[in-house]
Amino acid sequence: MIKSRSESSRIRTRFAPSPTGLLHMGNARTALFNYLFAKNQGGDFVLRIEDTDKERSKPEYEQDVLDNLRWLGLEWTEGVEKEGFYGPYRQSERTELYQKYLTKLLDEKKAYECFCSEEELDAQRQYQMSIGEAPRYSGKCSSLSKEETAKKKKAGEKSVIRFVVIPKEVTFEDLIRGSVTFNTALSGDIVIAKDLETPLYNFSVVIDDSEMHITHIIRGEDHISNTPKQILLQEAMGFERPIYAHLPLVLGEDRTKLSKRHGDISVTRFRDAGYLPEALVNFLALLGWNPGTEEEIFSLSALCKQFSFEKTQKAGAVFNFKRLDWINGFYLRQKSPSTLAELCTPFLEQAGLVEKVSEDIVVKETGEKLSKAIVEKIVVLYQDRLKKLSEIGELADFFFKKRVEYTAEMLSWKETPKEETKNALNMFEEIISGISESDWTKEKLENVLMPEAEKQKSRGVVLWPLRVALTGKEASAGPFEIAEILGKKRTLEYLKEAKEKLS
RNA sequence: GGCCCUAUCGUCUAACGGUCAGGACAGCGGCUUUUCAAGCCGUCAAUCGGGGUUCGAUUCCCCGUAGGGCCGCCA
Repeated sequence: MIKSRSESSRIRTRFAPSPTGLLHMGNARTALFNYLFAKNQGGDFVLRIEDTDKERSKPEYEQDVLDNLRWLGLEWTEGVEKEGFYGPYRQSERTELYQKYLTKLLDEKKAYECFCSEEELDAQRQYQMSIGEAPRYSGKCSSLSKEETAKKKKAGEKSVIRFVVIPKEVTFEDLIRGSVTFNTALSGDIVIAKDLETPLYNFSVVIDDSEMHITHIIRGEDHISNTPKQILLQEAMGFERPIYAHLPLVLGEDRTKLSKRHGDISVTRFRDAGYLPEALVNFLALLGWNPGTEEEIFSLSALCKQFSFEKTQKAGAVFNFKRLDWINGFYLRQKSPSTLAELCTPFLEQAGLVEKVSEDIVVKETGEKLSKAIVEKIVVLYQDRLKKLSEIGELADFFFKKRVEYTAEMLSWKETPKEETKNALNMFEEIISGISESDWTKEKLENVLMPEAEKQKSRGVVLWPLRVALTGKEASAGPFEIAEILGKKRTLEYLKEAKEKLS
């Protein structure tokens, strides 16, 4: 399961989320950078679920992390082996290990049991802050004798386990920030476990990073002040110190740490809105890293080849939705018709326009079965206009509806009088009627209709009402290609309907 | 309040002592065009302030200032 130290001189990174919410963009970026660095170095990328908080950890959140990591293409390369593949490591399954070290620290008097109440500690913190001191634990229970401790426990007094923080200067080298120094005297003895079965973050993380032979700890900048505490813990247990890299934070528009209050920023939400994994990866990579060239488009494998911490930013980066849209649109435009059709289908279903009946795509309103070719033609029409897949429904709904809704006013191009619009429609109807079903192509339609349109003051006089008649919209793809897909019968029906609206 | 981190166009960023401070997104304008896009072209827009060091600072140092992060029996 876990490789021994001798065979693991290679680079190992880890992503260690707590399953207390949906995987969000900030965490996804941390996972990505861990993955990129590991791959770049030919190393391993370990996934560890930090579910020591029994109340807040939920299996569905863990599932969300796993699903989205896979969806993004960030497959972890190691974990608990299960039926041929790797599940993630879970801290909840490693309690014995933590207990072993906890007992050891207690025995060596590097940790002690503390009976102070939360209220008591709260009041102390408040007071210290009010007089401008760093809030820290007084060390009150550190001097308790063995007998006193035993007595209190016997009396049923609640206790936690504190680690004796040695006051000193701790300096570590950060791959992104260089040398960082903290004075641990400013922090009191920290709580490392609620009890022998319930370790807390700062403690379990140190054990696991050592046990799993993690060589590089790549995490958000919000962990920078946890680092000296973890280093002290490493020293107390005789562990090797890993190399640190603290990533700049992903920020919201207001330049504060990206969180729920900036809206739903879960990966799942972006996935549901029709963003492509390659777009998200590309976008996230450029949030804090740059290639040093003017290239903007990177596949995951290209990122793996080029990634380095030298090109990593120190300052936080605002999550820019418009830029994400642009990148997503770019990737959408690269898709083949059949891939695009496959990608769009779930979104057409979601919009209530079609249904999948076994392998067939069926129009919900009419029950008509759609050929693969037709679906492809439809989505290709909107390929250039799509920023995200979820937009396809609204853009192309008229293909799947019996009747499109619009007002008579919409039919007229600019200031064109009603009569003129009606005449134009009449003229088109007449010409179109003469085209045979077998000739019904956008080229044919354009060839016969365009010359007539040219005779008008402006082509818009006829082309505009044609579009509105067919789509019910003021903005759409070209009317000839739409008419081709709609077919002769429906096209004529829609024209007739438009004329009725005008009279 | 204490500690730590950070600072180039609105946003993401390039320039590792010498550039007209470059690119991209967004914005704006144009071309194309029946519309909306896409595409192409153009345009607006930045080195937080003050001291040093240096022939020369966006770049190195110091001091301010501003922003952020952390100060949990969460992670």
